[in-house]
Amino acid sequence: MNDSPDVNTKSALLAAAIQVFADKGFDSATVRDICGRAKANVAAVNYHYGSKDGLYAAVLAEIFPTGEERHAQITPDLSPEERLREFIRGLASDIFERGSDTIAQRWAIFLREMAKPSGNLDYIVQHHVQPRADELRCILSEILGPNAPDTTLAYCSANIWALMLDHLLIQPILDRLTPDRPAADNGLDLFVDHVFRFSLGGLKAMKG
Amino acid sequence: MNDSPDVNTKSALLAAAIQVFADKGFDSATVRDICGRAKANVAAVNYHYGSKDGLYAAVLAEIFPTGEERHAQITPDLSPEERLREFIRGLASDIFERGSDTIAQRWAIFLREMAKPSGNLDYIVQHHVQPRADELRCILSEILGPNAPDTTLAYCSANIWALMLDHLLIQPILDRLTPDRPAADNGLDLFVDHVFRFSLGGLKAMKG
DNA sequence: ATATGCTTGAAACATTCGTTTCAAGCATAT
DNA sequence: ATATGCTTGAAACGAATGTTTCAAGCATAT
Repeated sequence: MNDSPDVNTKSALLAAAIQVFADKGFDSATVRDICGRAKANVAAVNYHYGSKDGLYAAVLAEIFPTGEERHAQITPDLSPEERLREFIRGLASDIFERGSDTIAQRWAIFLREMAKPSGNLDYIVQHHVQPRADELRCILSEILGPNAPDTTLAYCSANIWALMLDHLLIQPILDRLTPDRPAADNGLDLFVDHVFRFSLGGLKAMKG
Repeated sequence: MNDSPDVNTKSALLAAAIQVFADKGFDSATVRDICGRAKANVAAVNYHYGSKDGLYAAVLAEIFPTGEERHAQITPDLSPEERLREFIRGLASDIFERGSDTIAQRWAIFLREMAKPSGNLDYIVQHHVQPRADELRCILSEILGPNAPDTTLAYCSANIWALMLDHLLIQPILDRLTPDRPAADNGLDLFVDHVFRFSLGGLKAMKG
């Protein structure tokens, strides 16, 4: 098994696929475009990944790795409010981090998958959303107290997700409504502070 | 000019296009599928609407009519809090109303357009989002008081939109996370109450 | 009744898609 | 050196796409 040429085209194919799928979406992405960027032959996709669907599955496996159980990051000795803040900060920096393109592309693909679910959404939810949702639910449960009904807990959990995700979703709308708004990725701390305060206010309103 | 057959196929084409575009998205929708549902010939699309893009533009013009200036519905003599509640209720019933399929399909197309903006997103935002956003901003300005910075106002406005829209966006995710959650369209009042309380709590937290 | 203009229908158009084929290339093992 | 197995490249495949063509149909106006 030769390493450099073989693995190179295969991984180049994967990297190009991440770009194109994030940019165009699955339907609009073409294998010829992907192979072109990877400087590979058109047949390479089917050879290395079986099909376009197989390549997409490989992309999802790459950007949503199975072992992504990072929800032990938050130190448990903090107050639930501070843990909520850490949760929000972690999610926000993950979404708006400009360091790696892969992260932005991950959320772009995630967004596309939400707007037009394919059979792979289950996989993404299971490995990418579920752990964080459980963690958030745990935090909210402590903040809201043991007497909070499940309905409230579910709604509030969805709400806080919404505050983060929508900022990703409605970005193109905000660009059209208020082009001069403060960029979320520049003043990330500002954004985190706001979401934290707003969320906490909302939660307390549900409590009392 | 004959009315019944001519206009019938043209409007049948439009109705079928709304269905297919909402269901499959623009790229995945095919003119043959649309014409099939409209019981029309394949050439009918290009004859009546010039092209597939022209048909899509006609669909947008149909479900996002220009004269949609409905933001005078809310009675101005209410308190800003009550107007916020009315705003949330109006938006919620608009999103989750089960009466007309067209409304649900409108939001489906809107969602697709947000996830993968085409050149028509400007049009939608201008005629569908802008008036409501202005109205919400006006309400929030009263609630937050005159001293609230524009940043806070913009953030809070986006937040409340988020609470509503995300419930539309993450529906397929919620189906996978908590399949037994209360359906928002059944207990719509419940949902409205929650969002209103949560929002008001968040707003007050931004004030103090 | 005849002619005109708009609409439809069947067929084919050219293009693009994902996929397949197969020979050539190349590294490694014998 | 020879053979084997994996990988690449060019070409073509069949299917599906949006679009066009053109003759036939049909209503209305003269």
